[in-house]
Amino acid sequence: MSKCGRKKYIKTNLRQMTMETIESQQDGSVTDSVAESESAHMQTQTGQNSIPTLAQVATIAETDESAESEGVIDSHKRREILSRRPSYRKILNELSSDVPGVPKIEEEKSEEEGTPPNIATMAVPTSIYQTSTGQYIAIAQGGTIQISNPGSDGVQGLQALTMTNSGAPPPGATIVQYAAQSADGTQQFFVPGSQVVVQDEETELAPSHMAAATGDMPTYQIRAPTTALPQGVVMAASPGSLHSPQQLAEEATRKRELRLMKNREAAKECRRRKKEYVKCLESRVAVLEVQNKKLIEELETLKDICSPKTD
DNA sequence: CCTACTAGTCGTCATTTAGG
DNA sequence: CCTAAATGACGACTAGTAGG
Repeated sequence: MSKCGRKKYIKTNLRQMTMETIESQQDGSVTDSVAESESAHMQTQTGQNSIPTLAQVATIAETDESAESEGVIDSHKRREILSRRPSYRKILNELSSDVPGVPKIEEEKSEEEGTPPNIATMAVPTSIYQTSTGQYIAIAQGGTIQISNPGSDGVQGLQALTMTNSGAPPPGATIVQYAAQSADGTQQFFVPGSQVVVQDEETELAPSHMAAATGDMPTYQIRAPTTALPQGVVMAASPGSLHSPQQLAEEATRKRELRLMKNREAAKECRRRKKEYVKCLESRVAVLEVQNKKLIEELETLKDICSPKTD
């Protein structure tokens, strides 16, 4: 197994181990499982002496009982071994419903559900950008893009635009065509009026430390569109209007680009949730450790009180 | 300075899950 | 049942670090 593969394998174990720990905690065996979780976590983080999961233990016992047999298992077999758990969000939310004090991973739709569609009150934008022409672009959660003209005071009077990938647009909504990446590697949004909103390369391509220095805020410009449409964007091309194999190929490419972009974003979001989940588990371990320590001390105190002195 | 190693991040593919 | 979203797994890449 490659180094990389081994690392990922260990990471996968972490989740299974923590879940087993939680399940055993919920059975009532708090003391040992917390300690095991702690040690398992520490060992996992250092990347040494990783503890196999129950399923893996069974498989290892079947194949060859040595620890080195872990390296023999190929990736395909591992996929069969590793049974899928429910999503992090689901696990955490179930946890939080059982245990007070465990924060829930918030659903992305929480704000949208609160406000009916086509309502006068605007969604709270998560990011506001000012273009070189003085226009304001607000990107709200849920993919809504809002553009205000200069002169309109601040975010007031923003025109809500609906991105084409965020479900069926409400009646009368303005459609914004957007592309994941143009040929020069920038993000582009096509807005009415033959203009293109382009994410700056400086922020797009800047290393993470530079992005952090600028507050992690990407900048956008409104430009006139380049001569040709960027790769992966077909403006208002319905499937029925495609004739030539080349058009079909372009359509397939566009769909693929879109799918990859969505999956890319989904992967980012998933990793973010996973981090949150792990943090939550770690804080829970800390709390339970303190609790456990207190209980042990209390037990010792009670023992001292109850047991008569023999001398 | 170079090299090897580790840890972290990202994009992609394959698969599972959830919802219509 | 179908499709989009979620997620596990993997490889590639980079940054930091220790040792020679």
